[in-house]
Amino acid sequence: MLARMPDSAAPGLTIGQVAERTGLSVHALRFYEREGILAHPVRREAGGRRVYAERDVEWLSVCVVLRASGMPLPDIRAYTDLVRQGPGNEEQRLVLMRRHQERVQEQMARLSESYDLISYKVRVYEDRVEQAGEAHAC
Amino acid sequence: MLARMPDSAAPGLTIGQVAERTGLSVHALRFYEREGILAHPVRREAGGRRVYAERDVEWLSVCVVLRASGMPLPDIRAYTDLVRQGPGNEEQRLVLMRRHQERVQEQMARLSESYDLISYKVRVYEDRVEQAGEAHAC
DNA sequence: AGTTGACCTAGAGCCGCCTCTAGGGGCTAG
DNA sequence: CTAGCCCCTAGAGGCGGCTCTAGGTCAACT
Repeated sequence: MLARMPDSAAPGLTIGQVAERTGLSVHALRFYEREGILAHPVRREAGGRRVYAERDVEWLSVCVVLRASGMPLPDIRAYTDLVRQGPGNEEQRLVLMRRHQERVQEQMARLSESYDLISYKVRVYEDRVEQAGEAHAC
Repeated sequence: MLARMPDSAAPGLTIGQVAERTGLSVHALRFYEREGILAHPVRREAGGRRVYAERDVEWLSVCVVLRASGMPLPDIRAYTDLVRQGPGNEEQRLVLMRRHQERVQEQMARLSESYDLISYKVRVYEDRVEQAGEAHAC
């Protein structure tokens, strides 16, 4: 049991383990790889199975956060490309990240405006429901 | 010019005008109507053209906010149905709105966590870019 | 020897939400 | 009269982002 667990030094994770740790599905992981969303090529076991390293999990976790905040896959891919190219393009990475940061800010602003309206509606309905209850009581 | 403008009392808006005011496309407006996202049926001019009232614009503006905060169309439709049925189902509307309110809260929380990471990344790259600049200067 | 289970590839399919097309009507200005 | 514009319906198409299928490999338990 606990098969294919190279047991020390460089752990070497299966796609299933990575899925569990990142919250992405196995399918999504393969899909992301095809889309070029991996800073380093995945090693392969004899037999063709993917062998992930800890840093892949870290990278993918960053990607999950970027996705969760609405960064489109093409942008994540562009960022990944920059990272894969190594040091020297920090300005470009900065541009990408700043742009995303602004979008997230806007998103948060819009969301909180929406939240205000929704809260208002909730209050209105709470009042109405309460008054209906009192009417019954009389 | 300024054709088909019944000029007083009940304005009567064309689909194009509603599109402009709500920010929705003409296509989207027809689509929403088919989907039952209109509290009151739209009147039709002789010739079959839709004639919207001010309250439709108001309702659609609410829907735009709900959409912007991620409420799925089926939920908006359910809410619309409740509103169309008239008073008496405020508890149900409240349930719907509260559920959405919670989702929006979660969304905001996740977004602000993401924002922290993104801001961190931005800071890191700012530093690196700055240091690279200094290195050049030396 | 057979069964299980995690993995593989290539590609099709799906969901949500529009967006666009085809084909047509009708008003108004020039 | 015709050009331009906005409108109509029904239904196809597109996009983003996965998700699933078919058909197969391989290693491990029973």
